[in-house]
Amino acid sequence: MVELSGDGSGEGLSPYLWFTLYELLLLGAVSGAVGISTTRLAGLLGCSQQSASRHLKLLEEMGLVSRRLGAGGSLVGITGAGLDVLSEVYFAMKGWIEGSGEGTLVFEGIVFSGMSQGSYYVSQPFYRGQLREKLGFDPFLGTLNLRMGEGYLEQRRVLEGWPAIRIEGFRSEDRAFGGGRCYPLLVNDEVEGALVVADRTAYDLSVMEVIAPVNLRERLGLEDGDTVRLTLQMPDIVSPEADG
Amino acid sequence: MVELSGDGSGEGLSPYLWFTLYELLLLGAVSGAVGISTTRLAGLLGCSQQSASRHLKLLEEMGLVSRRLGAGGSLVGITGAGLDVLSEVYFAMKGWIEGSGEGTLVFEGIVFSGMSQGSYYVSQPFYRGQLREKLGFDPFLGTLNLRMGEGYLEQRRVLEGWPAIRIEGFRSEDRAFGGGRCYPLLVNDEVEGALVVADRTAYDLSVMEVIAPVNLRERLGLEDGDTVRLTLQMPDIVSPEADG
DNA sequence: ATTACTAGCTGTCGAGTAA
DNA sequence: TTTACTCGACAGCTAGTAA
Repeated sequence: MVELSGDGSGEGLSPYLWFTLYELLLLGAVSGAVGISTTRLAGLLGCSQQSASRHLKLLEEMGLVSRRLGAGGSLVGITGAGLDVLSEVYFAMKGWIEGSGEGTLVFEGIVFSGMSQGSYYVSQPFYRGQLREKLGFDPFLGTLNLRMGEGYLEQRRVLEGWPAIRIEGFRSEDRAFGGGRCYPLLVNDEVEGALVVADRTAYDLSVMEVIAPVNLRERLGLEDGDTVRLTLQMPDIVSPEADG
Repeated sequence: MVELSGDGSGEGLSPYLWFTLYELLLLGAVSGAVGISTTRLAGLLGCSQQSASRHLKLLEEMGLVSRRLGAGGSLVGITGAGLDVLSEVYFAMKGWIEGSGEGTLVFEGIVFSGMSQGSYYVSQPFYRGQLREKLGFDPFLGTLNLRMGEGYLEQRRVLEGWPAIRIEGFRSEDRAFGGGRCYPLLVNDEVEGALVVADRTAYDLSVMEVIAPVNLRERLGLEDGDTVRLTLQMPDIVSPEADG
């Protein structure tokens, strides 16, 4: 069984059926129904006509495809539920495949309006000085808040294993400011910035905060709800033994 | 069998095994080997420990994963060949899933330097005037050439079914200039432009030419080899019968 | 030409168990 | 604790064939 995490919409869908659904996707059965005979589908799947027929029947019963049988073939379209089943696999793979270059991680998140405390912290001179010195840019006074998808936690765990740029905390007259760490990155493959992770953060793990030398919302024309891609490259660790 | 088109690198890989490989991907077995016991893997796959063990063994024999057996679990890593098998499915789905909003198509292509004849054609006053009038912008005198991936032909076929903006040909003193059609689009979700398809093109189908009101290479900081995303939205067809 | 049923075969699964 | 073997059970496959 293909265990689809969470809602169980695809509960009990066998791998065989998933691949038949996948083949229908490649035939373009999402942009409206596509005319396909069981014989041709069987050819594409590398199985018998009978199996293709059975698969379609089962997928229809599960509500993952809709069919209109007619002479000379049937019209097959993937339903919303069917697309969900395929999307789930696609998006789960996304971060890993896109970032599969050596030592690269790719995250995608949705822009949202945070509590706007980012600017308060970034503008603290002690933080700001450290950021400028250690990141090589003077941060724009505000952070871009991203809400991350579900399947990113394993990736996040990999990131935790990477060397980070340490930002020290400090104590003002009134209160204590905690430390944190930064990971330099590229926003939408275009603008340099850094992921900021406070040691003690107000947000949960499903949120990422990004700083950059520019106002990212303006520079990239971002609105709440837009998707943003973060590309992180693991820094080369120059071991002391290694010969240059 | 999961029929993987082309090179046959994953020839004969059964759907069951593909999903086991997929589960390993989600565990992060691409960023170095991951420690996992067959019991835990079985839990994630929803199958027995024996099956998980058998799957790993088979995947290893096929060269799709590498293992280092040890006490208290084994270290499993996906090989390059294994990642290819997963990537193939991922990239095949990409265009369809990303563009699965009603009437949306998404293409991704690689920037390359064309024969630079685009500017010659676009600068022809008769073409240029039509483009300005029908597209609503004055095109930059040059085209962005994209080399498309393998699995995009079905999508391209869907696009052929969409209404296009017709560009008429003409005849100068010296020679004849053929007609073509345009499809408005968004480049990298950011800059408006249009796909230009000549009725008789010098390139094969695996190439797309994009025009825009600005120099796309400059505006988006593109170099040869960069990936560019084209988002096309099917125009609403206002049928004469329909009531507004 | 289609789709899909029945019958029999094959391959996959998982409990038991060994190492 | 691991991994992985044997083997009975059965899900999924294909050939033949009907509609």
